[in-house]
Amino acid sequence: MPGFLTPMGASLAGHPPSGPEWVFEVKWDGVRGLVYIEDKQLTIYSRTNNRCDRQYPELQVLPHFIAARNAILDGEIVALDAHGVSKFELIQPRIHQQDANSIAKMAQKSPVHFYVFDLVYLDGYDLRRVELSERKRALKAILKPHPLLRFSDDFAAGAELLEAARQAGLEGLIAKCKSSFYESRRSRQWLKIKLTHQQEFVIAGYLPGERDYFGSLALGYYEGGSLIYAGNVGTGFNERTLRELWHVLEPRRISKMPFAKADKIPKGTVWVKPELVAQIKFQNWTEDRKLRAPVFLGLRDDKPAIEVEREESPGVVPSQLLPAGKNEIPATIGGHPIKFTNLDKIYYPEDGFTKRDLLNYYAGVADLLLPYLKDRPLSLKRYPNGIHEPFFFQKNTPETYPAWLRTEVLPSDGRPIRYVFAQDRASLLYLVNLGCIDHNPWMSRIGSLECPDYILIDLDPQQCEFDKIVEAALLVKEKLDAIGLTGYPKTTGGDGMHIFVPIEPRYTYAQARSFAEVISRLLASERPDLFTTPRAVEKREKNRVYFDYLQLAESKTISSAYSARAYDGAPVSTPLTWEEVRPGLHPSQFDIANCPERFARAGDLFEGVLRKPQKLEKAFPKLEKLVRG
DNA sequence: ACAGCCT
DNA sequence: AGGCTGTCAGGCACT
DNA sequence: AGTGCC
Repeated sequence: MPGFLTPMGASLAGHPPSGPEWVFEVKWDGVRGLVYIEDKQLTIYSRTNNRCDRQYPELQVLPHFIAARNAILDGEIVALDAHGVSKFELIQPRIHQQDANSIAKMAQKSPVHFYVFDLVYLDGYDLRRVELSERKRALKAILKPHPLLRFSDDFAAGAELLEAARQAGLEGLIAKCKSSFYESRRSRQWLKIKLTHQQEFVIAGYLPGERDYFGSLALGYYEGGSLIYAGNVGTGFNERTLRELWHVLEPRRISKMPFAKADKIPKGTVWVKPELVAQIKFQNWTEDRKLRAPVFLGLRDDKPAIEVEREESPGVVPSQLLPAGKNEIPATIGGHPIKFTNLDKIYYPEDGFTKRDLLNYYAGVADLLLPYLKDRPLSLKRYPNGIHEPFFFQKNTPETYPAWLRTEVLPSDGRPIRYVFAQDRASLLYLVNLGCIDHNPWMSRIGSLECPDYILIDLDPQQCEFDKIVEAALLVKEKLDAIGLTGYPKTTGGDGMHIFVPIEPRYTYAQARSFAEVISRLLASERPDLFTTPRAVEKREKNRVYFDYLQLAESKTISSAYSARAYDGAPVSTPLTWEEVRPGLHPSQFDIANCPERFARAGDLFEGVLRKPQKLEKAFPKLEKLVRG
């Protein structure tokens, strides 16, 4: 029986997929649970492998209603409201409850249910490489009736189930590919389609009501410096939160309305200084840009009010530059005419993403990506027929390309090369339309082409798990910390990770490279079990991390941050916080479908790469000292 | 996407 | 005229 | 000089 197991995850999708290979389930709003049964003994692990069966003693009966000696079941632990709808708010107080008395009382008064949807292991058989439809069949066969144990039914009609879920006030759907294997990662074989959304809003006032304290809160968000009214939230409070909110609202009373316009705001609203931020769950936005069915979840003190804006979640509120329908769309971007062609061509056959999807991705992230391409010569890597068909490199720009593209002629070993640049949105989208899936800029900019503006630390796995890359990256961070430098980590979108150490463009490529080389040799000598350095692939030891410092040279390139990659799953090279660099991180968690939402939330985590160049004069002696021991 | 060569 | 084909990088460590 | 790798 496999030991620790990471549960399979679903990727976000905007609408249910169609086709006979998909089945649909209700998305239960509770906590994920992997139920292990060994000789009638039950243990439950959470998504992050924390044991949590102590929280739910009422589930101890489950082994008696599952006809198996040894099994691992996957499902969701839920608390149901009066209508039988699972509500996260109802189970939340139980998740971290430590007090045995409270646990027992809640187990008695409002028992949780286990909605089981998958069977990973059964009596000697590892079912992870068995297709989903077979696993479900086996699961159904071993379940015996019990009120707390429920099979999560599957349905064939996605659109209909989604509508029914909407009517019932459910959170959303999960779509699963019938033939999918059970993988311990987020996959596009499983998709989640959400009906409810969450974001922060500024509290700008309250409306007195029948009950004590207040009836509802007036919510807003900033747009271009103005506070825009988003509707009122009147539910989600209890006696305590009403009272506590009242005490923080009262001292903030003001007489002047903080909203820019008075449109459709209820009369009698009492204004408060727009300083408090509330987390709100809601079903969707109405046509006139108000919240439908908002629910108050809590106050947030980690976000300044002025930063609260309306979040457009891609796929859910599709803001599509190139809508579906026509295979070819003439457009004007930034005053330049571009004919977008072959939009329905499949670029990612395993995932169904088309050239249109890729263009829409880049249109959405252009503002984030462009600073990392600006003023840098590009090596075009063109995939005219998608990721599984041949690609070719192109450095020289044909004379026939539009004159508004910036180009520069640079000397080269052979004849001079006229490099192209992506200086703006139009240039970027023009290049994507040529079949450039990833974008590969130089590490130096016009004006100082011989001096890189960051040291690239490139960690590549030699047939090892991503957790080793994570371990290696954290060791790199340790060394950087020790010599007083800041590094910025990102996934490559492939198997490895990049760490960028921004520097002033005063050091030659050779100097920057030797800096990376010294770090690599230092780490390799300290952890020969983790790193391998030989250039020749066949000499690199397996199950190691290859620290590649050779890619740091003039005219060499790597895929930029925010670049999509030409691999199955349509992954994106994604900047990370160091807190995210920990076991369980996997590059497949970030793809062209879910990244725009992440970027809207996380902002530009690579900002410091351009904004905070560092000097090496002090760091180099420190590094030499470390090497000498 | 385009040029140049082929039929 | 129309269709097919070739082209669209390059440096460097290592052998 | 040839080749594999990025």
